[in-house]
Amino acid sequence: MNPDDPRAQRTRARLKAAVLDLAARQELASITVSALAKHAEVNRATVYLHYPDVDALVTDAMEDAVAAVARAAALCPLDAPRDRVPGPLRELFEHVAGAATLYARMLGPHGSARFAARMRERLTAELAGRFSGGRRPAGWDDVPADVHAAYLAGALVGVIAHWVAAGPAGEPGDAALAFWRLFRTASAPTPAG
Amino acid sequence: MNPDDPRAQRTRARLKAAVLDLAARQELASITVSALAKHAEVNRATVYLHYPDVDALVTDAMEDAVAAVARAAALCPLDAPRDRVPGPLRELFEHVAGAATLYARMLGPHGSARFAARMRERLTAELAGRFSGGRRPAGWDDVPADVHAAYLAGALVGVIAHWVAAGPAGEPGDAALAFWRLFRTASAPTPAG
DNA sequence: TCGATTAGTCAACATGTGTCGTTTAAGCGA
DNA sequence: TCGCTTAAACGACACATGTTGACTAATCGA
Repeated sequence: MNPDDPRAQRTRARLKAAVLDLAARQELASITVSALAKHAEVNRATVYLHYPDVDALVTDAMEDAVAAVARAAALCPLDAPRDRVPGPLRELFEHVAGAATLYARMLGPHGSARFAARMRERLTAELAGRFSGGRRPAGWDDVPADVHAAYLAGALVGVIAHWVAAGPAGEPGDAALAFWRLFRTASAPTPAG
Repeated sequence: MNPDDPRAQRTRARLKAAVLDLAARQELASITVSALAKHAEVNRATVYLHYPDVDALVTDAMEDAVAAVARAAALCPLDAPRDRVPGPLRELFEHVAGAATLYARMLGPHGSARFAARMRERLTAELAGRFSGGRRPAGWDDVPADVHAAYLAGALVGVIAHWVAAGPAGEPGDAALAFWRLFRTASAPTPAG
């Protein structure tokens, strides 16, 4: 299969549009390949020429969203003051709010492990790159950069999942601020013991 | 269905043992209800009397593990010094190392969204309880307790997923120490700008 | 422009899924 | 102990899955 063939590109575009359309209305697990093919006006066998299953398709369809989240993480000035949310982080939460239902479905209990793993993976890679290439805010040099990246990627996914699972309740700016404060808060020094 | 009926208890125990046995050897997605029923020496229709799908079954089978992780989080002294890993946290990573393959499968791209969500949910609830009931280390009072809990739950799941995906490479104690340092590190105060 | 290539269609297949009605037998209460 | 309740077995059903081989038609290269 040549992915550059215009016929293949058209088909993939139709499949992605169809699966996002269906995912906006129903649970992921209830999206059958048959219904998907019908909705995309594509033969059922053709779906398997491009994706092994619905999970892979929906994850690919969300790739733009994942890239947007990763880019926001890449653009955040890590040393911005604690009470001033960086623009990219705010935009990230606004983006999530704009597709809250979709994110809730993807990250919820009936969601896609593939999507969640992809999201964490992209974020981890992005942050690990920043941490090893550039430099981290002081105080973390004794922790491997990739573990630090995985920690933050998980934290961000965790907060997003928690936030969209509840509605999302509250303004995107508030959620972004809470996340930023957690990232930027100085723990109270503790006497060694 | 009476869950206390000894016949039902026996059947569920056999199903859980069977699914864990299969999950140790093959990818989750390739575990069919038919093969599972055969391996558990139970009729296929009987599976559906207890669980809607394999995902729900495997998540239930992992409930003890989830409880162990949540308990460890509940027992960690949050003010322990930065370079001294609390015992429960160290035991948590040792527990994960002991079932690394299983955790890797459950939290990986072909894993169970249900399990990951359950793990985060239990951890979030546990931590939120501590944060609202007791008190957090100073400096986080302006962040909602549940968001803080979701942040840490996600971070822990992220680090575990990253760690087991790679082998796990290194000693459990090292991973626990890295996580603890990330949780306990004081960010360098930044001049407001 | 024309021929070769190949994405997509279509029908068919073995297998798995989820559900149902019936039968068997284990467990429970009186 | 005996009879009622019900978990589990069993066979059957319509439907979804993943794959195959033959055919059609869009695309590409010369």
